Amino acid sequence: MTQDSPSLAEMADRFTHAREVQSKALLEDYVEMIGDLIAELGEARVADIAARMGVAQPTATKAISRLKREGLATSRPYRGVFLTDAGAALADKVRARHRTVVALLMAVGVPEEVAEQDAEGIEHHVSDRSLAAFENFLR
Amino acid sequence: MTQDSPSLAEMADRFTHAREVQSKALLEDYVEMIGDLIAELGEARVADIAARMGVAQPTATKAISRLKREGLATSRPYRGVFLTDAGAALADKVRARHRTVVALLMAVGVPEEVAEQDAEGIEHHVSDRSLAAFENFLR
DNA sequence: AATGAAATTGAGCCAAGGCTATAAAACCTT
DNA sequence: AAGGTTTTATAGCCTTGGCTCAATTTCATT
Repeated sequence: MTQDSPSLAEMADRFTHAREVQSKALLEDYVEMIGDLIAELGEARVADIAARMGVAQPTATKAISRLKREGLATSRPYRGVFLTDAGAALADKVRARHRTVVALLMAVGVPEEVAEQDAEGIEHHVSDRSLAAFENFLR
Repeated sequence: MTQDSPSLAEMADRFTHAREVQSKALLEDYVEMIGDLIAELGEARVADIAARMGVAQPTATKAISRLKREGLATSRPYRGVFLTDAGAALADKVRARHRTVVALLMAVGVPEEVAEQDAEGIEHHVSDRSLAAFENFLR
């Protein structure tokens, strides 16, 4: 048989957890993208960040100030955006997880295009334990 | 080799798409839960919905009015909440997808507890095409 | 060096999704 | 049938994450 049906508190916790994950997802995306831009172009400009995220420039500016508040990035007015050590570490982790999720999806038969698309949303909800299982499965 | 690197527009579209999916996720969760409650208890009361979602009761009320606005549910004041045909169909689809996602995670080695937890967030981002691939893989 | 273009920021708006506190309706139970 | 308890609803507030429009700063070009 499978398992006891979850208690009320357990059900609620699952949703609460999913909501918490969601609130971090956007920060993760921005940090990863800023890392990419610095690697590719040597700097991360607000305009480039906004274009790649598919949002208006002021939206990107606002997100960047959240990153700064969280200690993930720094920036000086009218200059580029930079990652703190914490930000760079997060970017690496997010990038690696993204690759693993795409690889797993493809390994179970999802076409690359679709895998990339779905991974963008899925990755944030993949816990460390699931990620470890994915890596093991891929080996 | 893998593929061309995605164009700027394609990258932006992925994020835009993930945002759209996210905006529907909460509605999906509520609809599924209301369906569960009706199946289990014969009715879906606001208090039960709130408790299971892990949310204050006025928050659930507000979400339900969104469901009504979207044509997924109906309710009369101080009475229970009911699903429209569209709502019931969505609930079925969401429930089936949830089960498939959990099954896939377990099939690649994720422990059941973790699979249930992660699936709660992941499921909303699994497209029809990925879902079909999952079902195929599980067979 | 001045000026026009481009990039960035700031102000102010909106909807979603949380919350608490309070009012109102429905329900039991005597 | 009255009164107290429970359930729902309403009001009002907060944060996040979008947007537009306008002001500012920087950059590039003449």
